[in-house]
Amino acid sequence: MYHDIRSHLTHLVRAALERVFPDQRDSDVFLERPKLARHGDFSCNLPMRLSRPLKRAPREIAQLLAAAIPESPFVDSTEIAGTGFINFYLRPSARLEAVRAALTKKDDFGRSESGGKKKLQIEFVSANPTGPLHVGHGRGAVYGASLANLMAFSGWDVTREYYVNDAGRQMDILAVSVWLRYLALFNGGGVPAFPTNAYQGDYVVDMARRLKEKHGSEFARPSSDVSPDLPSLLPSECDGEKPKEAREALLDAMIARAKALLGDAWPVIHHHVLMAQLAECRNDLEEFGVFHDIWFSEKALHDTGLVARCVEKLEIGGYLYEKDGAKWFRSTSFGDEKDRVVLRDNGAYTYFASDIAYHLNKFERGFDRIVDIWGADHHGYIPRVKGAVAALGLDAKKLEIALVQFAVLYRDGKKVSMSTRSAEFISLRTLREEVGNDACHFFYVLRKSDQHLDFDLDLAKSRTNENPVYYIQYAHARLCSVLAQWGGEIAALDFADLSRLDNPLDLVLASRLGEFPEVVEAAARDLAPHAIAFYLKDLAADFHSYYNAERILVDDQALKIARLALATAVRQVVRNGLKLLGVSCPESM
RNA sequence: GCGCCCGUAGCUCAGAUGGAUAGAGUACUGCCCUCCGAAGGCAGGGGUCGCACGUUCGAAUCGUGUCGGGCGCGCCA
Repeated sequence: MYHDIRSHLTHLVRAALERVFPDQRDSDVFLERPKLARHGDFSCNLPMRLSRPLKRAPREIAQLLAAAIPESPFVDSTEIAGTGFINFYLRPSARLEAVRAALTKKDDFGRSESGGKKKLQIEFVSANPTGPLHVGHGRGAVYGASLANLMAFSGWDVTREYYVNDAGRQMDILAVSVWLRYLALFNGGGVPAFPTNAYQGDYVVDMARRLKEKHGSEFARPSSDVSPDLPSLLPSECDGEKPKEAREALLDAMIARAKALLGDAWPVIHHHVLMAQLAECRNDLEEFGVFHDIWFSEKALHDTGLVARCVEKLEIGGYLYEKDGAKWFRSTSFGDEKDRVVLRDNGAYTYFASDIAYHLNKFERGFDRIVDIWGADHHGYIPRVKGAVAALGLDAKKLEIALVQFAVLYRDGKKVSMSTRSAEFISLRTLREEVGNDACHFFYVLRKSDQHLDFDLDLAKSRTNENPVYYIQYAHARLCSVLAQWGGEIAALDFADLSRLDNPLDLVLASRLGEFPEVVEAAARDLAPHAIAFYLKDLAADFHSYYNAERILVDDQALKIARLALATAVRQVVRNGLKLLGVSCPESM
């Protein structure tokens, strides 16, 4: 396989280096794959790097090194080129190794043990369960899911986790929103005003209906009791002073009023709403092909007292101080721009406090590596979380934060605004139904995660368009079609004489297959599943090109079997790659 | 104002540890189905890698500055 050949060549160069320039034996020897075919299969720039310390011309060094490189059964020839590269040309048999490997390893071709079965946790999506997942969450979901597949394929023992923010004010706002919609379902006594900053979507009304179906009028209260002494919630009344703060205060007053009026019934509504949203969310993700092993409750962190213990631990460590009646974490000691409150003056822990506890819990569960996938708008949060982790005496290097930039929707060439609280947003479900899961996955993963994503709805929605996912799936369908027409047993291809694959296009395709393990390895190293998508595009292009230039089902039996073996190997790699991305491989389309 | 991310072809984007003539897709132009699937292939035009300095044998890549865009700077979650 190519990976092995690379280390083999590295070894050869190193041997030559020791022989010719023993003083430089500690230099890094790096072999890269040239972008241009005429520069060989592998290229080494060591001569140029040695030019300075040796005070000799690169080409001269290259001559000496190249002459000292031992013979190899894999190398056809070497050459000195450009300003001092040593280029290696492999024998066809070496390039065809990948075809054999793909045929024998099948689903495991590309799999590696570089993760060493160490425990890796990937936390992703973790959206507040306060409404349908939208297009922005979709990107995090696909990134997390494909990254998890990629890391598992690279030998990590992966746990996929969703952190449920079930303890905060947002859930209260949703609960009160549902309750108000619920009240509106009862005709008597008029309807209380519905705050503009409560959750507006139709799903809130749906939950209210289900609440009524299940509990009847149990939670009904006279409208006159709900908001008589609260100032009007119409925004026009608030203009003039500070509308936003005033409206938020009114919402809080509304929540307090609801809790007072409902008493023990409030937690029932709260729980009903949470469960409904969580089920909705899980269902939504599973239909999308995105799964989590663990749904971790923020509330549980409070209930088990871990948040309190965590704050205590920081206090004992001397990382906290009191100011204005609140307890502050000295995050500036860890590079943050300001200190952060963990315990408010009203006695409530901040979200930050439970997040610290959550990370402590992650470490206590014994993960060797933890990857948090966050929306890029949370980047300012990194120093304080890493700081808290360090303050707790944990190894902050085990924690990595992968930021996912926003997806911006475009329709008719114009931006579509997105806000969870506004009724006007595109849900992930809507997008999936219109675009299809496959195109959706592929579109999301076709960009580097830390790059802004322009999601063109019109483009993604049109099914017969130039969407690249079809390009790759089409290659797969073509391969299936050819193999079906042949009709033989795939196992028979194990005896194919691959040396018959001797024209340049055969070898280009074989070389491409050989890259796959390296691409997987690099993608895992960089936490970059998009690299798989780009590779698959290249592979599909090579195949389509091959298909147009060469016939697979030829009369020459031995050649036909060899080409079918190549085709099967290509199909295998397409499958392995698309599987990592969560995209299906239709046999016809 | 401070911090993080980004600026590569008309458009959308790839380009680890600095390497050879900077690549795809799309759009545009012209070709290729009596032939395994034309959702395909082949060929062509299209670039000062935002700009300026610097580091060096060599810079899209590293450093400084600058211009432009996105995001973040709560005792919210």
